[in-house]
Amino acid sequence: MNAHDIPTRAEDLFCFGVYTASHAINRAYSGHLKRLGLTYPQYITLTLLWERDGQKINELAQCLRMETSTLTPLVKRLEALGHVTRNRSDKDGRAVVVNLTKSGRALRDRAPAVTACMIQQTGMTPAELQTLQELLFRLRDGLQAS
Amino acid sequence: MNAHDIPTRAEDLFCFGVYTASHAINRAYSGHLKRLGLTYPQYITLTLLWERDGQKINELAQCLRMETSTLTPLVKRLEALGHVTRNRSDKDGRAVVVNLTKSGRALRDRAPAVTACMIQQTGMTPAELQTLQELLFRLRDGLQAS
DNA sequence: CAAGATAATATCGTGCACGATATAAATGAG
DNA sequence: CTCATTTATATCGTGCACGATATTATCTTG
Repeated sequence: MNAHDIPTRAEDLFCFGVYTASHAINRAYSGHLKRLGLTYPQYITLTLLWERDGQKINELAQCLRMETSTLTPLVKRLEALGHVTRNRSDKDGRAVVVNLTKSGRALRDRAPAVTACMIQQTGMTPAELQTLQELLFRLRDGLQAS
Repeated sequence: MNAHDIPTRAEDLFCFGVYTASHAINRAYSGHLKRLGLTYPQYITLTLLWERDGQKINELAQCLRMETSTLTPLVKRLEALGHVTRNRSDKDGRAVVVNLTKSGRALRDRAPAVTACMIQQTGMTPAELQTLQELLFRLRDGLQAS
């Protein structure tokens, strides 16, 4: 990489786009999720469980690229809200398995409306969002690999 | 938007890509910034000041899509580190102007190496990163507008 | 089988991020 | 000019996020 290819302006750093976009997303989602009594990270965690119930803390954390020390208290709050249960695995006494409760499953029905509203607010086409997602995954996985 | 266009899998939600990528970016940057004694949000804030010194708390917060209640303590920590000064504006006694110190300006010289390393770690081309940035800005600005 | 190594979660301290509220300065309506 | 309103920071409480460390369970090597 040549020196003149290295961006110096904040606007040109890819981290700046992700950083500011994540704030905007968090704000937009929070508006919808307040009605459900959920925070944005809690909501994302629930989407993983809707897709596959009974995941371990470790599995959820890896999927979210998050430390378990962050997820443990978050899941405890979801438990306090009555949306999940936490139980030690029978097979491995170290692992904690997270399961949805009836209340946690019920929230799933309210998700599509939120998603549709968010997509509409972006003003972007599904194809563009798809491209964005692919680029983000490549960025993420590239950084993680090195 | 038709019902079948609404993604339900976590992997398909654009928020998921931004959320997980932001964790990966934060982790990758922190590795480089530890040497400089900076956190990732502190570093991003400094890049704005390197570009234009003497901005108000409000200006920085808007640029970062962040609340001033987040930025106030962050800038105070940068002040405690000796990288910036905080002074009430002469023209407007409510506003606080943030200026770089010699030490804060000196850090700028070490930024290009960090940026180059991060870009290289992504494994992506400058053109791809440019596309990603444009999509992120459109997403962000679309959400903010609505 | 026993002791050390590894692995999964939990705890703790610091910093980021937000909304609600407070404080103080500037603005505006009369 | 005065008082209400608006604006710019600051403060506070809650939750997210990380790294360092602790705890407990499993695995491994001898």
